Amino acid sequence: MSKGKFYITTPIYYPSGNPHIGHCYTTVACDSIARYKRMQGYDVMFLTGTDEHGLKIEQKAKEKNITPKQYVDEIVEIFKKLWNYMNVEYDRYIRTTDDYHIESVQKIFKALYDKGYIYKGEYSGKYCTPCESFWTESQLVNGKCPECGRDVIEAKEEAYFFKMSPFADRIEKLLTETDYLRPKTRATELVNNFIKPGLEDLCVSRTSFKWGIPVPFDEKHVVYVWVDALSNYITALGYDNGRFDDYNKFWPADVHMVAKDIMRFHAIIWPAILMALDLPLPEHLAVHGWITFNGEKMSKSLGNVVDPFVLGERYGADSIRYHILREMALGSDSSFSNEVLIKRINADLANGLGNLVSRTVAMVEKYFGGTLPDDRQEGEFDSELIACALALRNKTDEYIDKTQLNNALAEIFNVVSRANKYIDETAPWVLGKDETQKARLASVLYNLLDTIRIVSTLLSAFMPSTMPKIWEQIGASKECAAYDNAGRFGVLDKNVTVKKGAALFPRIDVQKEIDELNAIIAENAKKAQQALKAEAEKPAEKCEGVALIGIEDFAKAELRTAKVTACEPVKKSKKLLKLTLDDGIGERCVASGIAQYYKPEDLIGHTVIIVANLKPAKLCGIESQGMILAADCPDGNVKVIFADDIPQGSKVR
RNA sequence: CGCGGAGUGGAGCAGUUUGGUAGCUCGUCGGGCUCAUAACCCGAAGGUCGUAGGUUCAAAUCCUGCCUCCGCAACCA
Repeated sequence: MSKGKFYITTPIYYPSGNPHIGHCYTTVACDSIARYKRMQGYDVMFLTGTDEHGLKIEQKAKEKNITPKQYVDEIVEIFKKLWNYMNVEYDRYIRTTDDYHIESVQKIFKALYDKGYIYKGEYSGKYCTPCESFWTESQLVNGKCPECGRDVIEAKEEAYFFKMSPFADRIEKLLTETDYLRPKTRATELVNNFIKPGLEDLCVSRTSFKWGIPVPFDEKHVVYVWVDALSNYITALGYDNGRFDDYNKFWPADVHMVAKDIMRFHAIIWPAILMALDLPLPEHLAVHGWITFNGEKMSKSLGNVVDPFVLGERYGADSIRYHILREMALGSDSSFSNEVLIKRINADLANGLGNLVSRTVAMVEKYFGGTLPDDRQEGEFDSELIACALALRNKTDEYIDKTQLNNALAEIFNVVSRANKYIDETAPWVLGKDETQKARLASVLYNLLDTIRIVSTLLSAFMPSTMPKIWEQIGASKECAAYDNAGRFGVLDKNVTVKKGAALFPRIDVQKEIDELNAIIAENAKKAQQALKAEAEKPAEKCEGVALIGIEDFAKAELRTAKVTACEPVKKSKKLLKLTLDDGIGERCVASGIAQYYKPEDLIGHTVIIVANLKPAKLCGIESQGMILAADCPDGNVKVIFADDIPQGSKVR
């Protein structure tokens, strides 16, 4: 009976906050594919989980005064609750804090070390002492720590590195010559950005935080995210641990599905680790875009994060699943808005499918008292409808195998439309008035019921809770609604009995719902603003306690006023403005990351305060000699401090 | 010149590989129908396919230049 195995994974999510609709996107898609494959008779393993280590979790827990484990335990519960709510049927849930995973990761790390792919080196970067964190140049905000806003220093720490370069050629081939990456259009981008310039060795351990898996032969270090998180795909199958025993059965994975932001890790780093371990590579990496909200990126600070629980409560989990899956095209972003969501539910689910079931069942009851008679008479239009329904399963199969769920759904709903049209063509209400046409009428209604059977069977992978309701209404037994029967016509009993039920997808009042949802969003945005404000006030207190400086430290900074004589945007950058300043002594150039807040003409002629003795730095090819003072406002705005009535060159202290 | 992608009726998208009738969903307007959740079906209007040139009997499609937007490099599903 089994057609073989099928292994599909979501990423393991980082539980630094509650799950939102974006998490649903990946998970629901994987769930639908997993369900479809199970229905087809594959032995399916569907894995999801959470990536629970790292600095950020450690810090969040500290803020709440609980242990990191307590912190993630709470959030993991919410994730699981959401998957349950969305009818996500995963086979296994991995937490990187699980014992068996930790055991495996330590063995993997050791194995890579023994093979010579991991070596001890030095990691250097910008370090914020109070936060005990390293930051990359790009993470810095105005050259300062993005967490607390304090200065960072050039620092080094001992770290283990993973050699990437031996795998560059194989990875390039994997990306450009195989069907691994979907969509493939991104392969060029990856190759040009990362492989051609030379793959840099990857830092795979940290000493700057403790919340992680200890490096087995060097307890000072914890394993950094790459080896820890990515290897979940094999440790969850029991690779190098005794907890599970199906690695040989399921590996390599058939599909890893990820959002575009973590594509690089799965397209380059993960294959490299597998190559180093001499393991087979996964078949496909399906990359999807983000859900944007009204065209904007969803963001907690904007308060436009869509809470899946709220939507599910209003419209039902299946409707949300449908909308997400129908909109999702591999690779590109899909815009989410309340309006599009509601219109889609109305058009496809209420008007299309729901109404088709409703009118068909109603007619069987009205004209035959709920049970179809024996006599049949074929007629015009039948063959076209039947051909259409019969062709559907193969089309859907193909799209599922290409991980193009949106197209699969489009095909299915074409058949729904075709069936609605068939009702118009055959006009059963006319047949119903003519006693001599009873046999014809029975054929028409039967064809409709059996078409609905095929459609709902295939849809049951996507909308698992509603389809059984349809089967109940059209009198389809569980056996009738099996996948094998979706490729046949005439499966329902000849004398099938239907049973009208409640509307499957009640039609939604568009205006009313949008108004209500907008009210919720506005409320959230307000809360987000307040939270942001509170957040902005916090570090100020912290600084008092932690990092008092003496007057002599302050005196090291030479602040002076300077007049902006010229200003222009920096071509290659979105953020930078190049200012030419007269500081009373001479002219200097300063680059400042305020392009999003100020236009050049807003600054020319004004006097600003500069840190005059700041070490010059090169930004986007410009030598910046100093920096200008600006305030980060709680509302996220940035305001330059003007000192227009002070003569240029004045010292500030 | 850091790398890549995209510009197609009002909105969102397909079509470009392999040149040959511009297509889909939603919206708008008109008609039909009355089985159905004011749902369904049919029809119409609406496009110089970003722009300027080139190749060709023929260009949304191939080539070149330019304009605009977006992404990556460089946080977050």
